Amino acid sequence: MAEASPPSSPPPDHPPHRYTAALAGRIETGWQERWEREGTFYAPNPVGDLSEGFDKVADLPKLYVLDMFPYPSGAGLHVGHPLGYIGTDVYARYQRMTGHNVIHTMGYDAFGLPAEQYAVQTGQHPRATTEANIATMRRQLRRLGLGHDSRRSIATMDEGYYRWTQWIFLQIFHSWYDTDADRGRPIDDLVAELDAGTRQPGEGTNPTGKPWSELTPTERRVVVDNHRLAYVHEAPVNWCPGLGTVLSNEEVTSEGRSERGNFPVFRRPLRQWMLRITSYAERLLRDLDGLDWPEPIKLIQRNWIGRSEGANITFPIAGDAAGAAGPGIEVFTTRPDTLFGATYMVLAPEHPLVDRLTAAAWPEGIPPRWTGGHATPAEAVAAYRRLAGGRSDVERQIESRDKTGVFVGSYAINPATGGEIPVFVADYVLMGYGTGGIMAVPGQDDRDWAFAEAFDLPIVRTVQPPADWEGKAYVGEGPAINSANDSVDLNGLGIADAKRRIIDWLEATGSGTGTITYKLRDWLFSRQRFWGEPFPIVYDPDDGLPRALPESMLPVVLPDVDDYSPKTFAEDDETSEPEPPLSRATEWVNVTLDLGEGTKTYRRETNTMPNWAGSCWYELRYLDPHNDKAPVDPEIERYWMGPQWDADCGGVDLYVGGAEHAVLHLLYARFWHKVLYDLGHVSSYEPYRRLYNQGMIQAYEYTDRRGQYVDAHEVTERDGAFWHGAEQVNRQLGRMGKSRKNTVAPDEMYDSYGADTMRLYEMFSGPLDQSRPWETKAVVGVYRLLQRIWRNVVDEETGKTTVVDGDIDDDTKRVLHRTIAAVRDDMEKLRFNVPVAKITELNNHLTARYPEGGVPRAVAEPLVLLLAPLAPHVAEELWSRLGHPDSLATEPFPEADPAWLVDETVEIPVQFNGKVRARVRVAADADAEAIEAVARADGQVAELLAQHGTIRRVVVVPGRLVNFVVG
RNA sequence: GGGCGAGUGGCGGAAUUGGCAGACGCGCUGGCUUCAGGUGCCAGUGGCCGCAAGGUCGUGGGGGUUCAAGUCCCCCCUCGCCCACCA
Repeated sequence: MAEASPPSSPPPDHPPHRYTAALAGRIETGWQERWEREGTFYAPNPVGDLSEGFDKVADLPKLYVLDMFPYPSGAGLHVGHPLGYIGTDVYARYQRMTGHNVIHTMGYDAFGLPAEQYAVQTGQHPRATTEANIATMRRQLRRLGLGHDSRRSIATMDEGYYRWTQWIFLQIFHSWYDTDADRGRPIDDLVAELDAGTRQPGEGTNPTGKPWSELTPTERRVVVDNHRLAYVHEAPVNWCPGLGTVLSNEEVTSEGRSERGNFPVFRRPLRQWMLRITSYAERLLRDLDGLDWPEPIKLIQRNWIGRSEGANITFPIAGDAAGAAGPGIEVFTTRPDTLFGATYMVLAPEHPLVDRLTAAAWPEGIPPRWTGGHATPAEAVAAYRRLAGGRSDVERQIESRDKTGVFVGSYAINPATGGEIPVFVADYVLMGYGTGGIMAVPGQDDRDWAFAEAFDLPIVRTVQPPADWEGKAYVGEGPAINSANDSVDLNGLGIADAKRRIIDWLEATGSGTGTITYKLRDWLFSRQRFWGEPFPIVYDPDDGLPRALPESMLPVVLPDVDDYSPKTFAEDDETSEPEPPLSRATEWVNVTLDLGEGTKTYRRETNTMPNWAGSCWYELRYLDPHNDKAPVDPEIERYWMGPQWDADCGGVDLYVGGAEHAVLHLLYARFWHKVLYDLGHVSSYEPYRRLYNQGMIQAYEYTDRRGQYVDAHEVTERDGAFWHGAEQVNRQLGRMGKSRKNTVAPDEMYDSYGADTMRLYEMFSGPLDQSRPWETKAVVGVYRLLQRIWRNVVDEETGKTTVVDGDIDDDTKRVLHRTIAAVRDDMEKLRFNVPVAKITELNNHLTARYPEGGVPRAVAEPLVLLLAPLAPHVAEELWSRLGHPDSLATEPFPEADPAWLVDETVEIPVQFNGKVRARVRVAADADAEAIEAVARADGQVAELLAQHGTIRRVVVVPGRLVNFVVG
């Protein structure tokens, strides 16, 4: 019996030094270790613990490159996640090679609901699972070869980090907004001015109405608390019983459900922490102009802030109710010029004046429609409020065309006409905007028109509509009509002039003032969750008012608890009350302290901060991550983020992330930064000078007949159809995700091709700001490119370089310098797909020009350097094999010699009537006359000219083309 | 309903900003290498007519400006995102 041949792997059928995935893997891990060992990407600070080596870069311009940091999810990364990180790494590496001191690192947005929900299910501490997730992501990202300064990494859940998040909260708490100075100031300044009598309490901040000097200490505390930029407020909030927490407006969808979990959300009054972002509305809006951000994102923020100019106008109340309603009904309008056409008023159902204006009985002779069929106004109003309150936002949207409401039984007086106009309650007016009440001008407003038609209300046009305009409101431009009384006449004026004149009149007569209103609301800042930053706040047992803990007591560390969940309720249980998990940690909650008012047992705030808190300032902490005296040393902040030129807002030089953060994170972070600026902690007044939105990597997802997802890895393509086993399946493009069974892990790419290939593929597949589908089968294209570049530099048999010394021909020089110019240009513009193509062309040229190898060093070395930002590991390896002992990370990027960017002669098309009919070769710098002469001298052209006869015109664009207009 | 953005080969995408449409890559076809598959290498590849040279059509559709339009202007269609009774 013959001996069985031993199982053996077949001999490698490729040369020993071919650039394979295995070799790429060895090169990549080797260089990653070396970069880490040598601190290649350590960016020196001007001062402090990270300042070593600063003298070597002190003369270089600085550059701060920042990524939106990830939430460390348990699912790990898929190939779609790092698109932006690769882009910023390419850019940062390129800028380092063009002589910048580049800071670039990565942190983790570690607090958040998924870790908490996982903790609720498994009982594992969210810190443990989050740490494990961070470790996984670090490993996956490290394998990509990102040139980060690892010393600067932070996680928002680190005590050394959130200590400063709490510190910043205290800064906000200890501040108020001085509208005269138009900036935030320390609260102590306010107290001093109130004590000195140089300032009176702001409107609505002093419930007693007594002078400051006569207030008790507790009353004074209330007044001061009412000025703070962080304040506790009982107000209607978005209560989500299904999640057991309240949500900010931004976290509620237009369907009135939670963005996370899609549970119903109810408006109900609760005491919650609020941040006074509305004080900064004007500056948040104005400063957008100076930012280098995508216009659509700026527009979204502008719309979100929602500035409207107009007037607040007070309508006195007529008759019996006059005294009850104080000065009257104050409304906001953007069209004060239409005041003469205000024929009725509408209050939101929640408006506080509704009760006081609800008459005892219906006035005589009103249309039956106004009463809603009820015997008294009180009944009608109560019934309508029940109806309006019970309608979800979805229902309100669906029914938005049909205007509903009831008359409250009282009349107001139009200050311009002196006429009595009825007051209605209707839910098409929202309590949350303006004053919660409107003057209705059906002639100039579609909604008011619809309501007026439904309720038989008079319609007075105050702007002349076009000739055939009938049966609808006119909102366009036109001369004012029907708009005059004894003391003011708007007739004939355009809208803008009419507005100006009526506002002057309103202010002169004391009926109103020109005002500006914003859609932006104050930021609801507390959550009933465990896994977030605790507030550095306790409540006084005597007055129940909040007290800030002193800085020395920071951080306030999360206690250990048995149960991480907030109490949740049936998702439609509106009457439930929030019960945060921290409230059950009684030993932590009750704390005995001396805060300067004697030793007392205080009760801690049991809410935690929302997830956005940690991401509001992380760009500052990267700069000085170990500082235990301040969130960031001011000198270090000034170096990396300070203004660079006149009127520069400062901030990071490039911030890359997804467009989904257009309002939430990007608005909150700007707000915090401005507070820190006002208080003198930072020199920049915007955090992110330049913003860039990377696109998404999409993926094909496959569904079977029942609509179930099938594993994309198991789908095959035959004859233009897609098959999962024997079943034909449907293909569509969507986002990559575990639940869609279409994720591709970066590890698969590392194993099959290496990290450089993956980086190159992601950069090559399209412009960074564009979404594009992932196609694993297309990855091989850039893999081949790296193999071919490798082969042009290294002998696949020996592993030694084949590059030779000596000069290169002019043709190669021109290709090289053109490539350099193009690559530089596109790198600056963050367009990385074209550089890959240009490098391919250069390499293809070398392959054709030197088929037997022996590429001259004078072109091989620039080629390697051009490749370095995109595929850094293989570039480092080639650089090293070319005889350079040091990393190329700070090697000067090749520069294009303008002399080689122009050809001596160029071939240009000769067109007849715009169609190319011939080509001629002319000197590159030939003028129009010379080119035309050359063209006419060309045999083929001469023949065509003879055929066509008359030449009507000759257009010559030097260096481009000749166009004969004939016939 | 309003606002913003985008439509280029079978696919991802280029096009010096008004000047030769389709760079570069995937895929596909053919060839070389190989026992074979794969890898690697070479060549071809927008549609239509043609053996070819060449011709002709062609950047979502229609119209316009221009010597010249993927690019500028007007109308329409489709898709994506944002906002949505904001006074």
